[in-house]
Amino acid sequence: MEKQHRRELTLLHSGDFLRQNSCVPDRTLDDSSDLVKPHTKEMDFFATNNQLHDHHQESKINNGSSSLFDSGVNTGLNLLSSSQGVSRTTNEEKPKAEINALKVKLERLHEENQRLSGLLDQITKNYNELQGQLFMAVQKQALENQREQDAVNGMPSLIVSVQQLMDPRPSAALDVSGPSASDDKTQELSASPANTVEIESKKRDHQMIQIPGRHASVENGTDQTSQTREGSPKIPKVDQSKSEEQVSEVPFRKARVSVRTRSEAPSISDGCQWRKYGQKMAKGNPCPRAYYRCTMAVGCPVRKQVQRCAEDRGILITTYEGNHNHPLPPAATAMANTTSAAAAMLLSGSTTSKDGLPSSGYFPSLPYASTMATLSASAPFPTITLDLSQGPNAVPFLRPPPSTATFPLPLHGYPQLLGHPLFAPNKLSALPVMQLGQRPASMVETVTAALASDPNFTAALAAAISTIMAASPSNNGGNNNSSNGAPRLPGSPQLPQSCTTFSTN
DNA sequence: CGTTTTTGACCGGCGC
DNA sequence: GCGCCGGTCAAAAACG
Repeated sequence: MEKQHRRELTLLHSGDFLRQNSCVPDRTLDDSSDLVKPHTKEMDFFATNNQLHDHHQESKINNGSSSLFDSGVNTGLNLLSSSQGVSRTTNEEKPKAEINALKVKLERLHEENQRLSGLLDQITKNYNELQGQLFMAVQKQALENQREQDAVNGMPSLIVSVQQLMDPRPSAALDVSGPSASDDKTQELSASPANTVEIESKKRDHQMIQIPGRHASVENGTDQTSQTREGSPKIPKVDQSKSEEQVSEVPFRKARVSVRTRSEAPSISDGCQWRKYGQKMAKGNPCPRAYYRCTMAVGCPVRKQVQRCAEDRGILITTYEGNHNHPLPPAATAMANTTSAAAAMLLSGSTTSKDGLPSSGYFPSLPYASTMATLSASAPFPTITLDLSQGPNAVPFLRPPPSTATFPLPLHGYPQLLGHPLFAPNKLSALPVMQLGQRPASMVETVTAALASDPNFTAALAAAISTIMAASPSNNGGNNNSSNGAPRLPGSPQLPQSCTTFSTN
C-alpha cells in the first residue's frame, strides 16, 4: 500500500515544496496507491532552505565576506559585480583606498545589521514578556470572576468547565519572562482545586501542545516517566494516584493543532521523526487516518494524525498533539513553535459562553487568524486549524466538523507576532473591525479579503511567524529546548511562501 | 538483524 | 447493555 513512503525523514528543498504547491493540479487521490510517487515522499513544510530564508542567507554571506576581506581573500562583492571582464581591469587600477573604503562601509553595514537584529530580538522578547504578564493577570481575574459567579449560582457553568479544562497553562506558555515567580502563579492557576476530580477522570493526557517556555519543558520532563510509550488510555488511572504536583499539571485538556496543507505527499515534513503506530478508517472520510508518534526522543509524547481531506484529497490535514520533550532541529522548531502558538491561542481563548459568544476579550496570538475552536463530545479536544492550503485567491475554507459545537473566538490584540513590524496594528487597521460574536464565516471572509488585497502578506506572515516564533531564544523553544536547540540566526527555518491563511475549524 | 510499517484486535468513551 | 467510534496496542510482515 503506502509502504515505505511513510517515512518522514526526507527533507525536500523548498523548491520542491513550492513546486509541489504551485503546480499541484488539485489532483484527486482516489486510493492510497496514488500516494506512492516516485520522488515526493512528503512535502517539506518547513524547509530551512526556502526562499524567505535566502534573505537571511544573504546576510550570512555578507558576514562571511567581511571576514574574508579581512584575510585578504576577495569574494562576495566582486562576484556580484556586473561584469567580470571589466572589473578585472578596473580592479587592478582601483586604488587601494577605494577598496578599503568599501570594506569599511561593508563592515559598518554588517555591524548595523547585527545591531538591528539584536534590537529586534530584544523588542520581541520584551513584548512577549509583557504580553504574558498581561495575559496572566487577565486570566486570573477571569477565573476569579467565574468562581464568584459559581458561588452565586450554586452550580458550575459550562464556561467554567471549559475554562478550567483549557485555561491556565497557556498563560504559562505566554509568560515568557521565565523567572520562577511565574511558576508560582502558574501553579496557582492550574491547581483549580474545585474541579480537578471530574476533569481528571475524563482526561487522557495532561500534556499541552508545544508551550513556549521553560516551564512547560520541565513539566514535560516529569511527564515522560509516566507517558513513556504507554501514552495509552490506561494512563489516566495512574494520574489519579500521582503526586499533587503532577496533579496540578493535569487540568489541561490536550489541545490539538491541525495544519491543512495542499500536498500530494503522504505527509508533511515538519522536521521531526515519526513512527506510524496505527491507521484507521475515519467515519465520513474515505481516506484512512494515520497515527504517528514522535521518535526523535524516547518517550516523546507528541503524536500526530495525518488524513486527507474528504472534500479535497489534495489537502492534507495533519493534527499535532502533545509537547516535545527533547530539543528539535530548526526545521522542526518552526513547526513546533507555530503549532504551539496556535495551541496557546486556542487555549487562551477558552472563555467562551454557552451562546457561542466570547465572554472576554483577550485572545493572544496569531493575528489575522480567523479562529474558531471546536469542542465536541466525541472529540473533546480543543482544536485549532492552521489552513495553509489556500492560495491567495482561494475561497476561504471553513468547515466545522458536523456535530460539533463551535465557538467563534475573536482576535483581540496582536500578540506575539507583533514584535514584528509586519504586524504593527496599523497593518491590521486595513481590516474591517470585527465584532464580538461575529459569525466565523464572515471572519474568514474578512481575513481573506484582507489577504487578497495584499499579495505580500502571505510571505510576510510566513516570514514573521517563523522568524519570531522559532527565534525567541530561551523560552519559545516551546520544546523545552534546553539546548537552545534552534539557533536563532539566519539559519532559522521559515514557513513556505505558499503559506497563506490561518483558519480554524 | 534491527527498525519501521501494516493491520486486526482491543479498549474506553459516548449515545441510544 | 449494546453498538459505534476514535485511538492504541502488538504481532507479523516488510524494509534497509
